[in-house]
Amino acid sequence: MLTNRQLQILQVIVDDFVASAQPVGSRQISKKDWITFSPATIRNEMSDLEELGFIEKTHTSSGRVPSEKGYRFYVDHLLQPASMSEREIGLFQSIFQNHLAEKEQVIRESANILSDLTTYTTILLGPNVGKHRVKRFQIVPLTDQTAVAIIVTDTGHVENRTITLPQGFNPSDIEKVINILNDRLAGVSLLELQRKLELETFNVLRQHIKTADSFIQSLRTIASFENEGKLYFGGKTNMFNQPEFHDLNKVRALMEMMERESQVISLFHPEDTGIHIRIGSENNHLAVDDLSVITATYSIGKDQEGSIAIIGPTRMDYQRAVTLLDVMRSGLSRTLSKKVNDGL
Amino acid sequence: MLTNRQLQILQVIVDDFVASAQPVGSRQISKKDWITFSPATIRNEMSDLEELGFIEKTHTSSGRVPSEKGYRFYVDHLLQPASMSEREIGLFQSIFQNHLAEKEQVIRESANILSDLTTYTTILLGPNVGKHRVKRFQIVPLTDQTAVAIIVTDTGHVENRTITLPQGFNPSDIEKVINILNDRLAGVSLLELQRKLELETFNVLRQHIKTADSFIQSLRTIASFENEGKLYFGGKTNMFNQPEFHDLNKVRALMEMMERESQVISLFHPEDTGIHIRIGSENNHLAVDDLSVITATYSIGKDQEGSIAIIGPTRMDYQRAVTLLDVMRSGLSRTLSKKVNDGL
DNA sequence: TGTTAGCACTCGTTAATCAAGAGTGCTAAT
DNA sequence: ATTAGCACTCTTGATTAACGAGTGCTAACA
Repeated sequence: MLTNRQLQILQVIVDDFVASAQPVGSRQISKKDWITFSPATIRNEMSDLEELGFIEKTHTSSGRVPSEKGYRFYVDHLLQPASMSEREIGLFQSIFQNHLAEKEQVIRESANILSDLTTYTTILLGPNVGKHRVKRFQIVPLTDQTAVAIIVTDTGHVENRTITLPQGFNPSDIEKVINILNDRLAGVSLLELQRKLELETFNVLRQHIKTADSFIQSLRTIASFENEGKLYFGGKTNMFNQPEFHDLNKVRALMEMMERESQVISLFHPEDTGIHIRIGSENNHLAVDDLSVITATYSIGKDQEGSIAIIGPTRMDYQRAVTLLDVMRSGLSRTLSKKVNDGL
Repeated sequence: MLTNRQLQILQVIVDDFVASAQPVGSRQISKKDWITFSPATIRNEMSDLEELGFIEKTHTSSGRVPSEKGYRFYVDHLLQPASMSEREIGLFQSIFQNHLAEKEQVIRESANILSDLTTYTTILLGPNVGKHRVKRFQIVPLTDQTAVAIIVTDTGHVENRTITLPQGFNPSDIEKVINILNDRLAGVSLLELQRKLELETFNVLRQHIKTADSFIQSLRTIASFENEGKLYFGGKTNMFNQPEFHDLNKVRALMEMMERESQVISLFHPEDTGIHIRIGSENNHLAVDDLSVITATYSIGKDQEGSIAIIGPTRMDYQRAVTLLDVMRSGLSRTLSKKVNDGL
């Protein structure tokens, strides 16, 4: 167990290093006026802290820098909630007060504000559409051979796909198909849709429509949409401000990672609904090896869920980031849920 | 007017500098076996070319580098079409041969392949939806107070928006509205839609529906969608490979520019349908001050149009880029138009 | 026994110096 | 008109030296 004095020193090291990005030396620590012991004592303690793995030197005679273990300890034991400034509260309100009509707009704006306030990069994962339920099928013919198939969900989400119609498919056939689909599939979640189509609905279609088979293939395509929610980025270029990203290769690795949707999604951990901090290699992801990712989930209504992530250097202001993320999370949940209840 | 010898020298300077990113010296030029005169002669000619503004020195005793004027002259007078390798042709075919069903997928894939082949960044601007014509209106009620309004165009494009319904709006009202809208607006282009609604349709609605006014406001929102086509990027991080982008600030400026949709769109020049090259400051855009942008338009069917841009350093392989862009442009036009004619 | 002052030592950073190499411009010879 | 020769310029990379920040250790101190 760490002594009280060691805790104090570790805290100063993390705080100072977070603020300055410079290794922290014993003299610098001793200057804090609530630190009552001398640099020499601090050096001894730091030596111990280093042995315990909480801090490291960048070279033999440098000041100390928190290790991953040090950050981990810090966020687990030393982190206290921060307060927000007037200005910050105002900015949050600006998105959570009514006037933004569209849900998507609120989410987009949230990502921007959160990245502005933290100076880190933020990613919002929109609600997964898998749980949405089919409200209505619609097929709108375009030409003799083509039509647009549309699925509207109970949440107001719309999926659409252009499909080809079989030779000789006439309006009454379309009518029939629409009726069958709406009869059979209303209320089915998008996740179940594919299975339900294959196991039940296609058979019914075959019974009623001569040319069902070639049509079924088209329908398959519309049931196979992206399952994951949409990604919204804020402050993609914020990382350029961080001194640790003055290295071209790091910037590059990060940018490339952000271009790959699947990799970005793997940063989220939706199993866990609380606020979750992954430090450096805890992310199991080379490109974010010296980055920390803080995630949280927000909810819309009772069964839609999305996630928020703040990505910053491991030398990140965890206190501030966690506070802002938490406010954003609850604000978003409240605002978007309200929109749903108001029926928007 | 430039002498033949000067033309030869300018060509070598551009070609060599494009290939190596190093200033080109007189000795290096004289080594080309089709160059028959000595380094000293070349030095004299270079001195003249410099005076004329086609090339510049990076410092007093360095080799020469093409100036913007030099590049301009090069692309205007010295550029010849290049041939493509087997591999390149194959890659193009892989996207233009059938199997990619969705137009959007073809476009997305095109951006990627073009950026892979050029090693530059490419941007595809999807067709502007303004010319699409309304095929069908649809309103799907979600709750008592909300519904999804959907517009399907003759091209299969779908716009949708969640709207609020007035108190006491019943299914027969919705039916009536749908009929009125479809009667009045079928065939109207999306560009005209807003005006048409305001000037004619709203009045008709008011005559038939008691609570039309509060409903009209909702309809306004759906008619006000993005007018510009969607942007698809390829190889956003390719610029990291270019030696001129080893400078953090340049990378940063470029990345930030690409995050701003309006700035990206301003790089296109859709007035002109040919292939268009803007070199460095010709772009009138600080962030791309030492970049060149090559644009072209492709067409889908008879009145949809989109644009393609290749963005690279001014020291860019114009010959190759122009060739690839041209092939891509015609291939895309052909492929997407075919999809339209096939009714897809 | 825990704390602290003092000091030698290490290492990174910066600036200064130097040599090598590439390229030019000019002059004089062809 | 062309070219060989040469002095001069400027960049690049390596080497060196001075400086400063910080440590670890020892010995003195409370």
